[in-house]
Amino acid sequence: MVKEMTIQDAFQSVMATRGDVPPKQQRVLAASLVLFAEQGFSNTTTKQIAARAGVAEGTVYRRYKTKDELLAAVLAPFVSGVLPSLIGDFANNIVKRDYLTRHDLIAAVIQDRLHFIQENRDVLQVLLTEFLVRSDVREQLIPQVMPLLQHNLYPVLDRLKTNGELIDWPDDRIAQFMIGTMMSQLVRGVLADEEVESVGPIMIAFIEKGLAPE
Amino acid sequence: MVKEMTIQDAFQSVMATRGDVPPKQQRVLAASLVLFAEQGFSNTTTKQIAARAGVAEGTVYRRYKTKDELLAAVLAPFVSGVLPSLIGDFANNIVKRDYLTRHDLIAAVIQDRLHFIQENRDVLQVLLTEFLVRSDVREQLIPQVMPLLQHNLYPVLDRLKTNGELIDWPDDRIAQFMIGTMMSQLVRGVLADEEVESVGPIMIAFIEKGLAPE
Amino acid sequence: MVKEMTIQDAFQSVMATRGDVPPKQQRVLAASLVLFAEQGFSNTTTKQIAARAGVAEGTVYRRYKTKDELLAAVLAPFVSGVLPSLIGDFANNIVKRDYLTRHDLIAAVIQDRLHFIQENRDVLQVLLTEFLVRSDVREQLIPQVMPLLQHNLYPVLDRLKTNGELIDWPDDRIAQFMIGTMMSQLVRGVLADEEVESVGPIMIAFIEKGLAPE
Amino acid sequence: MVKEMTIQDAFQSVMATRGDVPPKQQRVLAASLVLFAEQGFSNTTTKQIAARAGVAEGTVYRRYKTKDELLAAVLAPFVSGVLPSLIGDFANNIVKRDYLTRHDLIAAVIQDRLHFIQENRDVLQVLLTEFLVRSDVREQLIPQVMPLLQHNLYPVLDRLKTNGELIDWPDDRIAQFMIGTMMSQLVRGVLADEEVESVGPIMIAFIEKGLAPE
DNA sequence: GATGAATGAGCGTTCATTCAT
DNA sequence: AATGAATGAACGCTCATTCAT
Repeated sequence: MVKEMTIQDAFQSVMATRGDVPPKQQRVLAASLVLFAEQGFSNTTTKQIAARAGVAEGTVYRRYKTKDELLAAVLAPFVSGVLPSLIGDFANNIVKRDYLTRHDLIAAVIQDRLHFIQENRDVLQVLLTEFLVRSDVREQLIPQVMPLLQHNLYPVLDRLKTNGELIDWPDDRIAQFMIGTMMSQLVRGVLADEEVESVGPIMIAFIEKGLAPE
Repeated sequence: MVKEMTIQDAFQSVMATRGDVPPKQQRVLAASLVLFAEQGFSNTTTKQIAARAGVAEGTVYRRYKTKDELLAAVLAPFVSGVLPSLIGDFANNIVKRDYLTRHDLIAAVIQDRLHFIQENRDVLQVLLTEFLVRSDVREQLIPQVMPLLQHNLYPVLDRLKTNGELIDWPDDRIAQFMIGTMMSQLVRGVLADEEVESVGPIMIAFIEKGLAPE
Repeated sequence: MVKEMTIQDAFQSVMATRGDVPPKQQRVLAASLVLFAEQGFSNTTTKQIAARAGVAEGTVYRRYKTKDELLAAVLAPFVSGVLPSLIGDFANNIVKRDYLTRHDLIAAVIQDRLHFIQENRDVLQVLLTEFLVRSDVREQLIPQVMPLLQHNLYPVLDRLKTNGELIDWPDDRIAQFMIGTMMSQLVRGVLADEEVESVGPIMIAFIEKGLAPE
Repeated sequence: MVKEMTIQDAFQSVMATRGDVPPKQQRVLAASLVLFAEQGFSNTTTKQIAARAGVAEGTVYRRYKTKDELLAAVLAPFVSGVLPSLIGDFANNIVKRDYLTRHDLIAAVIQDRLHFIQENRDVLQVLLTEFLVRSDVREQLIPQVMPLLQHNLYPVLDRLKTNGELIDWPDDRIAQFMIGTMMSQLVRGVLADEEVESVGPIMIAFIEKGLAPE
């Protein structure tokens, strides 16, 4: 059970990477994120963003030269900051354990990531939506995430398979089921907010059993 | 974008005027679907639709008074036609069986639905994307789909639970996991086309085991 | 004295090249030309053009995708149509004469061109102004005009120099003085309209004497 | 662009506050001049000016309240300082001579002015361009320059005409040809830099012969 | 005095929608 | 029914100008 969890830490360090973004620009980013999540990127106008952030429209463009850049600025810290540090952290804590059960893995993955999903529903929703619709987002995301999975998750899966702890399916399929099940929680969150605590154990049980060897 | 006419209104009028869709309008619908799936609804212009359909821009508006109505017309037959008949069919075939195993259920659901997903990837992708982004689509979809599940799927689940064939989780959670797992295949399809045949057995096994009683 | 003058003819043929430009687009072009001449390209808004042309702002963009393209559309027929056919015509009529005096040349050049300047003051003023300020206009104009001069005017000058009819200065310098003197009439026209008839003889005399051999 | 404050007003206030221009403002003026000449007034942003001058954007506005005033400040010293003193000088030196030949006049005018053109190409180019495009610049320039010509140049021309040294054309026409010929050198300079030394004698010869009596 | 972040009017441009043909 | 030129509201974005520091 990885309790040295670092979502907050990761986020902090990402924010630090951003340099000292002045407060108005922070408000622009925050407003963009909320509106993109609520209405989608294309349906959000820069006027709305400015109004929500309480700044003039020109201010939106001080740091970000285009609306597309604003989308990138909203997603980038997650894609290239939070996500990697999260997965890297996870790998460091999990991979090293000598005796790793399926339950250990699933629980670690799901538990952490559910909190992550809950706390970052907005970004993730924007990410999912634009991923489905914008090839540039796909091309930004895939080369970031795929290697992470391949280097951090797949070796662990392979070890578990060798140990008879995990069913012998292709790694990408196992990842698909894990991610898909968590994604379902994201979509469900669009309908109604839900405390993540109640879902965790059930979801862990579902995936753990689903991936047990025959 | 969303003006006075909500998608619901549009939906009504679409439903009212179906049946005798002339070929040019069919081409408009087909072009809209493809483009909406490729680029999203908001990023698609009526000019693109007209060009792809091989008609004049004005022709797009002969039957569908607004672009929103076009979206409704693309989704409507699916949401209120294909989906219900599918679930109804399923219910008729499954519910009546005296002895129903978990495998029977899952296999029936998944197998059919996977072909369904493959053949309707475009609509489903549009549906998923706009569902995440447009509240009017959500408000159109939910009251259509929820009762279907409640009346057709949930009783079956309850029967299986009673028979000890299924784990005793809330129906909506079980539905969430089933739908989520299938949805993962939809998202995966955005990355690369994949023959559905290869996934079916694995996915059935995953869900079947995941939902087995303790 | 080249009286088979073809300014009108040239313009007609250029207009024909334009295909059948619909009347509203003609009005847009005309309005653009007048406003560009009056206020300069940068100081003219598309709103002004639309208002002057009596069309909606969107109509300005039906044929010309950008304001820059509008400038090109206003200048292009002159630069690549009227000008060449004018110079070509001139060359055909002048070069062939066995015995050509300096006066014949200058009179032919100036007389025709003064009418040309008067009738096309707007375009020429735009051309001069933007030539001074926009490198893209320069790069469009120079490769069009320089070869014309080199192939049509310079040989004639050389023949006259050989015959002792013309002072032995470099061709480009002679062209500079001729063009500069005519240009002065263009600039003068900005201050006050003036009938060209009165200037012609004086200007011809000035240039003719100025270019006489020692 | 041109709001309530016309260039005239600006001009007045510029004139009133001259004398003690601090170095940063000098740099702003210099940067403005270069950029206006390179790209034209309208195509130059205050940001570019600030960057080129190495100052903050706000500093540009410390002394000059508007961009129009900056244009006025760039042109003012030239129009009301350099130009008059130049013509005045010339008049003082030329007019007093008892025996003045056409050559003396032309040579004096052209020789001096060619160096002047070369050294002030930037201002002159801005002046010419904006003269063609901005009526307020025209209205500023004309009442400054016309009297200068009328009081200093025209009497000399008249005296030469009386002496049979100069052709009997209207003074303004003679001035037009002289200025036009020099202007041609300015336009030529836009295409390629050229040492003025080589042009001088030829240009003097051209004008001198062109203006000789019959 | 100098700075540069902030402003917002207004620009060029797009595009859903209309309508004369 | 079908066309596509025309419309104009509204978009993303620019930039002259202001002002708190």
